[in-house]
Amino acid sequence: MAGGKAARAPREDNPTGAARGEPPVRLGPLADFIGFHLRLAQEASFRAFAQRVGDPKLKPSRFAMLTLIHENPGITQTALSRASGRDKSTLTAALDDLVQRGLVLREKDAGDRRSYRLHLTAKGRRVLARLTEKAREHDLKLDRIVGPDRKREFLRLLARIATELE
Amino acid sequence: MAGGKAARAPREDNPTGAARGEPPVRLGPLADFIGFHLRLAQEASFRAFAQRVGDPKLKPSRFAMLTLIHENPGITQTALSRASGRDKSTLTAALDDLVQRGLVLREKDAGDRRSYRLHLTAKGRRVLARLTEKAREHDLKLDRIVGPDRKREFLRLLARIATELE
DNA sequence: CCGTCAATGTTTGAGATCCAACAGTTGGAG
DNA sequence: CTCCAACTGTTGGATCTCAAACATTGACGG
Repeated sequence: MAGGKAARAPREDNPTGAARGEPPVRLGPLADFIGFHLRLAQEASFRAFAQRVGDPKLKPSRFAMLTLIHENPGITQTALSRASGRDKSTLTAALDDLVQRGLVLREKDAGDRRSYRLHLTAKGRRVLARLTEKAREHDLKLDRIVGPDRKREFLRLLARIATELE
Repeated sequence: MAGGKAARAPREDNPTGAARGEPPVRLGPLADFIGFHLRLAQEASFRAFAQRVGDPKLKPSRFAMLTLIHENPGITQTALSRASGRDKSTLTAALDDLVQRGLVLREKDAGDRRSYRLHLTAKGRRVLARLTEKAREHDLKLDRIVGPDRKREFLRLLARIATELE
């Protein structure tokens, strides 16, 4: 078949395959389902962020964790779990890694010996600053797509979906 | 599950912890990042869908696969991979499962013996019909949150994010 | 024809994620 | 005070996902 576009990006989000010399794929009801597009958009965003940052160990999830710890010094793992939307058991391994790399401090709470209190180290703050810079660039790109005037509305809708969907 | 703790919902997406009797969590820059909210919204949608369907083997990903096969009979795994946004190696296992359960037929392409042609079985069509019904109910809930007048615009933005973010 | 390069689907390895079960800790009801 | 239910973080099992390496097959130039 038309062998034209050989050297292409390793990853394409082109569901219909249109403008690729291939017969377009029909989405059917999927085309109107918010959930389907939500997933594609989220994954595209995830990939773009990861690619911009470079370090394969610092994915959006880690960035969110570092930010939340920075903004809420002494937060417990359970609270961090709720805020970041990850199960607490997922955080155990992720925090092990962040502590191991010297970005996060896990200290026993003297008052409640069940919980840990989380803090950033100096190095953690430096890494976070760099990540935040990258994240800002990344989000700027998203802003351009959404349009600065529509951004607030867009964010509000996403937040409502996350909150009211149970 | 019904007999145990009757108080709290099993899953809460309440990042700030506000109105829960807990000190609210500060999101910092995260509050304005589209990617963060995209992820929370997507995961809430995913969970709500899975819960509505019941069958733990029929997640949104499977639903998308069945729909795409139904809408494009004879589609190859690679094309399905692109359309559904999953790696082809991910589809191998998923299709093994769907074939095993008698929902999908994988037949060798006589013309190109590298590829398979995918079709739904009668049972596959029945299951898909049921799933589509559930998905419609689910999406109706999303529609109510987004607002019917804003839906088109919202879908367009999500699609553009998925397409233009590389 | 034949050799090379591209495409298809599979296998393998790594990582993220969830849930259920668990042990240690806390706090409140008797 | 004692006991039990709730909470904290961890462990183990399962699933989903991607990327890279692979064998098979196809397409095409020489």
